[in-house]
Amino acid sequence: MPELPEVETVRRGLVPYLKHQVIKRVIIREHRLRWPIPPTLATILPHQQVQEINRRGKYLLFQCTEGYLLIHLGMSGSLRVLPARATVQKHDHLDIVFTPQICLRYNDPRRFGCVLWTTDILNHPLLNSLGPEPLTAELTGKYLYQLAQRRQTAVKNYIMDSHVVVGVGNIYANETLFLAGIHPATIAHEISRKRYQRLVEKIQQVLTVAIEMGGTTLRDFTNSEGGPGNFKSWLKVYDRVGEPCVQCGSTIQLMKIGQRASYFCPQCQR
DNA sequence: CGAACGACCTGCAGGC
DNA sequence: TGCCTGCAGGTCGTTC
Repeated sequence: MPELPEVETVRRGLVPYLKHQVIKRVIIREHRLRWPIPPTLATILPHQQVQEINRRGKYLLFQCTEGYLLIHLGMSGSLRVLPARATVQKHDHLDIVFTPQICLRYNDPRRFGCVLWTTDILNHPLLNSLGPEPLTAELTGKYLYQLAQRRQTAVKNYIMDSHVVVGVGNIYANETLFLAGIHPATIAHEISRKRYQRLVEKIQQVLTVAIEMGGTTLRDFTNSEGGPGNFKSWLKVYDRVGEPCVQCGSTIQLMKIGQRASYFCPQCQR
């Protein structure tokens, strides 16, 4: 479900409700996520205050009094703030209750997400080898170009690798390559530094606009208040196979790259 | 080291 | 209506 704009939309939605709130209790209904929810969460978390809610790539980091709650939404996860007594739905795996009116509820049909606890955020194995944040000065054309010199894989796989740059998932990889005029199957090391510079500009532009519009709702993404994102109508190629290219009128093509659906304009992307 | 691929799950759309 | 297949926003672990 969520790429960086969707996770950031969720984060921004949660902050006004949860920042500075104290956790009262934790209800684990289903611990079998990608990794098991640690059963100790139920005893560790109560009485701790949520001090900050940050994001690293697609991970949400809840900075608490004594450590960090680390949440990834996987493909189908969602977080909502509800009254604690709200009816429990299918796949509501976890509640973090703050007050009778404020309960953070984690729902994840496919259970590809995770909810973990750590006191050492800097050395956590899921975080310490991630690439730079795309919306910071750390991501540059020079960086992508230099790192690509040893990469034989398709550029689309390359930019979707979270150890290269975080937050660029399948939707936004397709979109940014279209805007940069780069064919998604191009071998990463065959792309010039100048074109990587243009790609970085498009990555930053697309992610920024998508965040402003509250993310992309294709089927089931909802923000923390249960509403959809508004970025779908902005998509130029994703999920538009057979439709005319908005730039040149050619027919949008679909091919599999690295097992993932890849949409592109054969005329505009070379 | 890098690349390819299977694995983890449920839900849904489409074909018959 | 029901069954079957394939596909879906992620990414880790294994193997070569």
